[in-house]
Amino acid sequence: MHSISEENYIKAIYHLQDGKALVSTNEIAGRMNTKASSVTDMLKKLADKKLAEYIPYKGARLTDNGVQCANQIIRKHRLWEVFLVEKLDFSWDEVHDVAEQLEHIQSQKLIDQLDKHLGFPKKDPHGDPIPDRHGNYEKTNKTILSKLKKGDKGTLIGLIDSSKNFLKYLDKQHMKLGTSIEIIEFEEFDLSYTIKVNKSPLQISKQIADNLYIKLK
Amino acid sequence: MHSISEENYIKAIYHLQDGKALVSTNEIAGRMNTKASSVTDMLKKLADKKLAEYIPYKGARLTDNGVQCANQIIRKHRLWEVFLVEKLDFSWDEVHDVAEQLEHIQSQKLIDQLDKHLGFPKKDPHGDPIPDRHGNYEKTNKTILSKLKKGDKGTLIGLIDSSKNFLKYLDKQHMKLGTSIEIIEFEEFDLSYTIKVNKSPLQISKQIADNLYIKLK
DNA sequence: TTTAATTTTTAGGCTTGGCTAAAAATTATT
DNA sequence: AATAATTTTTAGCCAAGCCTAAAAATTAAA
Repeated sequence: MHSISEENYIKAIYHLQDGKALVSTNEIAGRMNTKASSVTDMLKKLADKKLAEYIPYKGARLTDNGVQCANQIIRKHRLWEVFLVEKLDFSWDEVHDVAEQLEHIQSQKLIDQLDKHLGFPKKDPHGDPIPDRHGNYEKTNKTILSKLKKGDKGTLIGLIDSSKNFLKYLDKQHMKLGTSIEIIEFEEFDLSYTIKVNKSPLQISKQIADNLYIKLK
Repeated sequence: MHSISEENYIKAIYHLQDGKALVSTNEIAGRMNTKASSVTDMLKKLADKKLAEYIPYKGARLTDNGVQCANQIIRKHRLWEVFLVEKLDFSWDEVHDVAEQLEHIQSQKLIDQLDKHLGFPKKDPHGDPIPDRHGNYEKTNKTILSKLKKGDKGTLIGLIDSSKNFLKYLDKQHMKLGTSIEIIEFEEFDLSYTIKVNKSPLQISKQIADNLYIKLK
């Protein structure tokens, strides 16, 4: 199997990849809080293991094998998040660090049984899809709130940023997955929105609007 | 916190200690499948951290601090075992290796909530006591089966050896924790027993009899 | 297009936790 | 008590992953 460190690099490359042809050394270093030289070392190792293609000075991308591997790690991470929230009463801003540890536990039976125990959930507590044991997951139609126009109505179904502070902000505003939202006003000047949440109006900055996924009604 | 390796050494010393004043380097190496020289290195480190007292050429013992630490690791190990059996339908011979990984996850909230989720169990699936969050656990009156005499009756409440093969043997003989047992015959020659299990007689060797804890009726 | 700035790699080191082989200490045997 | 056997420690080495600093390559700017 792969070391914890290898798994973390695979996950980082996967998340940074998103359409891009190649992910740069620096991008990976930034996301992982390591130095570029450490990344170079690891990229060579992942390339040796056929988990990534690595073009010196250009960057890296995961092979099909690497993507498959990333999906399994993400599957584990998200299933554990569901477990923590559903069974152990964690709040959605507390799950990430623990899931980050649990995702590296090696046992196929463990993860399959956990999936079953949780009722084969399709989404994690932040609205992100959970890959099945073959690495497949449901893609949902979703729009970033900041793409919506006055009068649009929808439901909050996901987040881009899932940082603790952002999640706590949402809790404070009584916003959670499934909350209904309507665009009341858009302010050209600072790109802020006034939206209706739980029947009351709320001002949100562009920064907030850029991080909310809405499913249109 | 302590590294996984440190935790594994602490656990090994704890299990080997059992009354003895000092545990030898070789004993630890044997239990951990490492070399004596590696053990020496780690004993120095644990002594530096005040987790063990180490007397060169003599052996080591855990400090109160080290014992407390061992209890917390064991607590985690045994709670995870209960989880795997009760919630994820693992059999008692499948839990050890996975619990061995899970016991190193660091999160106080995780383990306290898991404990609650499981209903604060007092025993793991092999009948071993689970320390509470302060490191205290119930000591039960128990007798090794090979100390019993003809006519004695009791209940199987624990095992000394919890190896996969032994557990599978017990499954085959339909013996599990809580099973009623009666001594029917003792054979001086090979020290074997005939016992009544689930109303039918069963021959067990000294080796088996030495590994079963019975609570007398 | 030549220089400057940035990015990436290389070279060399460090720590953790292993190892082997030799030396030292302890224990057992004669 | 002296020697032999065993146990333990020391010394030196290795791999994984990380680091810094310097060199090389790439990209941007003048």
